[in-house]
Amino acid sequence: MSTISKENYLKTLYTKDKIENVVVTTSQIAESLNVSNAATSEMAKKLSNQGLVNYKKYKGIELTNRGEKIALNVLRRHRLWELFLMEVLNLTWDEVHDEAELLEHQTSENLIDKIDEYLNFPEFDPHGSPIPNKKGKLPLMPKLKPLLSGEEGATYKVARVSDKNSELIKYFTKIGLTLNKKIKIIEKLTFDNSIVIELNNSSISLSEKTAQSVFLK
Amino acid sequence: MSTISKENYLKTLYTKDKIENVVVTTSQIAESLNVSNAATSEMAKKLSNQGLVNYKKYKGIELTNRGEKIALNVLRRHRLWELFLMEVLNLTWDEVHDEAELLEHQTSENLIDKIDEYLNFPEFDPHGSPIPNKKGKLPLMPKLKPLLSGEEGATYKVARVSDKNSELIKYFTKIGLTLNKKIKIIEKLTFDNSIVIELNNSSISLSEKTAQSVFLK
DNA sequence: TAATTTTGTTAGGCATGCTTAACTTTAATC
DNA sequence: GATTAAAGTTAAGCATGCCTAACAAAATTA
Ligand SMILES: [Mn+2]
Ligand SMILES: [Mn+2]
Ligand SMILES: [Mn+2]
Ligand SMILES: [Mn+2]
Repeated sequence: MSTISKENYLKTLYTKDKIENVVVTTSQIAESLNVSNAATSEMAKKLSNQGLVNYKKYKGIELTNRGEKIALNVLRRHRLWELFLMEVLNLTWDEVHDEAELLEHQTSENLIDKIDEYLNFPEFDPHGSPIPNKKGKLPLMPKLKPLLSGEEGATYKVARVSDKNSELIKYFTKIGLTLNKKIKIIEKLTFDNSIVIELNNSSISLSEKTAQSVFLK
Repeated sequence: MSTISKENYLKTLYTKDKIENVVVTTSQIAESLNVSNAATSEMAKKLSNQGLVNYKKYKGIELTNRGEKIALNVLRRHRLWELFLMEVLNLTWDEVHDEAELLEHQTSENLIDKIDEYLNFPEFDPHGSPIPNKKGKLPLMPKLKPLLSGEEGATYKVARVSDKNSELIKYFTKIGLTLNKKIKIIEKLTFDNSIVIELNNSSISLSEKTAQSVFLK
């Protein structure tokens, strides 16, 4: 059986495993989900017994095809909800993630398909993340450039921001850093890896931590 | 803490306690929720410790003011979701209850207020049940007549149907028995308490069990 | 009123998902 | 390569919410 907890583990695993392309350790998952390493080790065993992950003690976890399918399905529900809540119900950019984090586990296939249809089968959520379609396929998307690896003097468009921290999203909204906004990289400071960008004709400095959440095209 | 399970108990308690005006026993709740009597007795103790119900062993349970407030809030979320899913997302009359049964527990005050606003602060859900407003107040509503207590020869309007059984709702849809539909009571059969009604110019017989789910004005 | 049936409660157990503390394996450092 | 530090796992225990079986109270019937 897939439970709320299992869905959250699988989804987290997917974003590490398939997006960041790293071998995922139990403690990385633990940190993402704010649970103990012990909880994650236990869950790794359970998911492994159900054939949803491959897990070798001390050697990391990776999704099986079956596990990936579930993860993509949870992501689909999450991202469609986010977009729906913003577009239809006027929730704000920083509010939708936390709501979707719950709704994603209580949404039937029938319901999510209706939402998908209502939104006319969108390909990206409000933070720029791709939405898997009904079959679990992701839209084609150009490889994005992390803000921190952008070049001084160059101009880019904001293509995706991490949605994990609502305070951060609120801050982005406040300074006008939203999706598709043009930004120019003024200066990269090597001593603290912070970065100065031009945005709406004014310059603003972002810490390394903050800048990590922004991706460009 | 209010959990999903507790919300379901309180909501069930409310509909028995305040709607049917009976002293509610643990086994009635157990039956409604499809759990054992034992589970309900335990839960009664927990809810009592939290001041959400008054519970005397062997003497039944009733909601306190605090418990009633929570129950009304769950009902509000449930009924607004039902209406929203029908009106906006084109789910059918028989689908919305089961979806709402889950969504009602994962919906922030902020989100439900947006839904309320989107629907323009409706007073009744798709099955004719009243929707508590943000303050927990129910709309004024005329006292409804159970179909089984209607008079032979008289004509009524369907004002509410129970939404608990989706198969039943599907059947109602099929025979054209929907909200606000006019029906005439042709005959009440005393040997099995079934009832024959006229609906869309044809007559149809409803068993006692089925007729219990229909209320008139 | 006493016996019996029905209703409701308690006891003991189990599954899930978490915790902290103790332990083991792996990686880093000398 | 041995020692130490870091990362990861296991053990023991707790909370929630459910179950069945045994028991107790209340209602029914004789
Ligand atoms: Mn999100
Ligand atoms: Mn979630
Ligand atoms: Mn309902
Ligand atoms: Mn529910």
